[in-house]
Amino acid sequence: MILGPTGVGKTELSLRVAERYGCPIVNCDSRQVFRDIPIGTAAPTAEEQARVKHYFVGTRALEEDYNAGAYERDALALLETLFKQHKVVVMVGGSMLYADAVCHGLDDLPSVPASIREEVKAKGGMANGEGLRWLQEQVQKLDPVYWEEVDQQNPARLMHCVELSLATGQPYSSLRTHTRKQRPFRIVKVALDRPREELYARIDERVKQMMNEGLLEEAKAVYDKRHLTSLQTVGYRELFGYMDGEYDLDRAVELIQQNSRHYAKRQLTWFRRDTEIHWLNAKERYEKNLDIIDSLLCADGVQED
RNA sequence: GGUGCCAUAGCUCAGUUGGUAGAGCAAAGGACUGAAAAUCCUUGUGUCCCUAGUUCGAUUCUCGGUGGCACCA
Repeated sequence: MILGPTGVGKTELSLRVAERYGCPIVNCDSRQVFRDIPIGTAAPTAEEQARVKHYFVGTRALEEDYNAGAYERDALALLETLFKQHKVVVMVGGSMLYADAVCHGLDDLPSVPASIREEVKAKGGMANGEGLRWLQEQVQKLDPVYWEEVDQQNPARLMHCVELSLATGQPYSSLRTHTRKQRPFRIVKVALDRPREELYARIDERVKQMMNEGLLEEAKAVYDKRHLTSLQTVGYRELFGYMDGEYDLDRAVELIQQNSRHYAKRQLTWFRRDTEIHWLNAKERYEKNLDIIDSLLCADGVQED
């Protein structure tokens, strides 16, 4: 599994690793799975996909309600098939929760009926802090245990708890098992990093490139769908704001760069906490990092069969 | 050349009726089991442009300088 913040250089490393082992690449990016937004999500290009067989790139319609749970199921099913033919499979991406879903699994939660989802969204989304207050009251009432441990200011967290508690009739916290699922394969995690300044400079540069490649046109083409979850994505939201006349194009580009940097920072915070990760220097020669990965794969625990 | 206004945190600015200062943004750190490229939390000392003066004490008042802006010639 190759992890790392956006813009570090995961794609090229993943291609080289896959070429070395003659294996396919499974994408672990919550936005590259969607069709119609390849530029803004920096999805592997046609040339890159010609070098190595990729899975989960551009396979879902923007309208699909895709999430980490669905990804866990899809990825496990795919990996089961792939491991019949390959000893090693490369997974790359920066979506932290998706990666964790594959490595440790999420709890099996029921799906929430649309009626409940809409009601919670409507009441929880009320303006002037009213929505937040309602959510806080609901969680205190429906799941006092969770209330003590949640981030009480975070509407997204509270909303999820309320939805599930209402849907199941049980407190959300009682549905959580706090156990890690076992996987029928060994996982080796590496993450790429490079000096912060350099990372940010690369991000800024990549955003400019995306604009040159036609990001604005891509965003215009999906403008009508801007309220979909799949388009709550850096690069598109900012351009939608520009199209709505909130600011000019230069400002939109600045915002995309800034929000990409924020995103990279959040990714690093998450990855730093993961003690299973072996950190690689993105400035190193590919050969060196490939050798490190090779030794990690061959380390004790690999069965020659 | 003259007159007026401005000069405070990386940026935009607020403020101190004279007791060395604070917001937003940026930045940094963190949380996070189905929206996760999402969502949320924490963190604000800087020659208050420079020199001299008044004063117990000046970033705050006064003189001069420098830079910027505006208007007049």
